[in-house]
Amino acid sequence: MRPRSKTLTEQELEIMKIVWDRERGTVRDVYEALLERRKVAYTTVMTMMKILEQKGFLKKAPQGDRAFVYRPAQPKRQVVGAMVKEFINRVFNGSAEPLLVHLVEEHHLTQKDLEEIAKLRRKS
Amino acid sequence: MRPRSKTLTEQELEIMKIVWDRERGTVRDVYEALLERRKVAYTTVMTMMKILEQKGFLKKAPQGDRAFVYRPAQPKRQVVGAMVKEFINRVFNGSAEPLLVHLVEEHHLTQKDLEEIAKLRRKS
DNA sequence: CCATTAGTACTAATTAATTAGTATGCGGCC
DNA sequence: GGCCGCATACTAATTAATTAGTACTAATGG
Repeated sequence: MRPRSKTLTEQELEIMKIVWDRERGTVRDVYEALLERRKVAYTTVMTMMKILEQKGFLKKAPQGDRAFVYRPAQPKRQVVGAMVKEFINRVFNGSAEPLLVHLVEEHHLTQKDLEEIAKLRRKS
Repeated sequence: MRPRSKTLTEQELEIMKIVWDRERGTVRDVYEALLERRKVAYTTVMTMMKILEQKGFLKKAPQGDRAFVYRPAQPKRQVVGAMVKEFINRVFNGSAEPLLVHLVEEHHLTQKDLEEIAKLRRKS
């Protein structure tokens, strides 16, 4: 069978966000957090977390006697960075500047935002 | 049946890029442009362009006696803008600033890039 | 102990996306 | 006029993503 994509799908990202925020989480933790927003079955969450483990986004470790705890296998910054890069490749053929233009024109970044970013840039 | 998503998928975006660039195109035009990059069947392109029409991204008009010409139904800027917005919603919960930070930190935007953008912003 | 609870593993159904095959029709040329 | 090329319409196969059910197991509270 063709392998699953190695990137995060929409639903998978939702789960990853929850685990990143909490730094760790059992299936139940994630299930309950997800439930606050939409109806979903416990086993669905389990299946997805198993896939996330196979994809290398989560690591699992036994917790106590029965359950597993999952932790992020990669920091959020790194994964999100890769997603940004992939998006720029797909939509803008790899160049980041047109994206910036869109941000400025349509998402109402203020002058101040830009100055702050510029400051941030100077420091690094 | 559940309706198809109204957003552009990866393959659909490839086709839209070709049509936007050329401003118009028959199935054959797009088929030949796509072939330069990968193997694909003529009927595959036709199916996808029909779906793009159903989704409202392409308009078709009879050309001569037999074929159709497709034209973009929405300008590229608008569609890409919506994709950027959707990406920001999905990945950054709707706030554009963290994306900017990623751009600065990982995609090596220079100080000068930022200043130019700031200028652009001042003008508008 | 044993029923309940909570966990996993395994299986599977559904859907959208992706890709392409087949049937068919029409226009034009020899 | 009949055949070839090219176009569409219709059908369909495959795959990944998404969602969840079922069977089974282990802890635990009474």
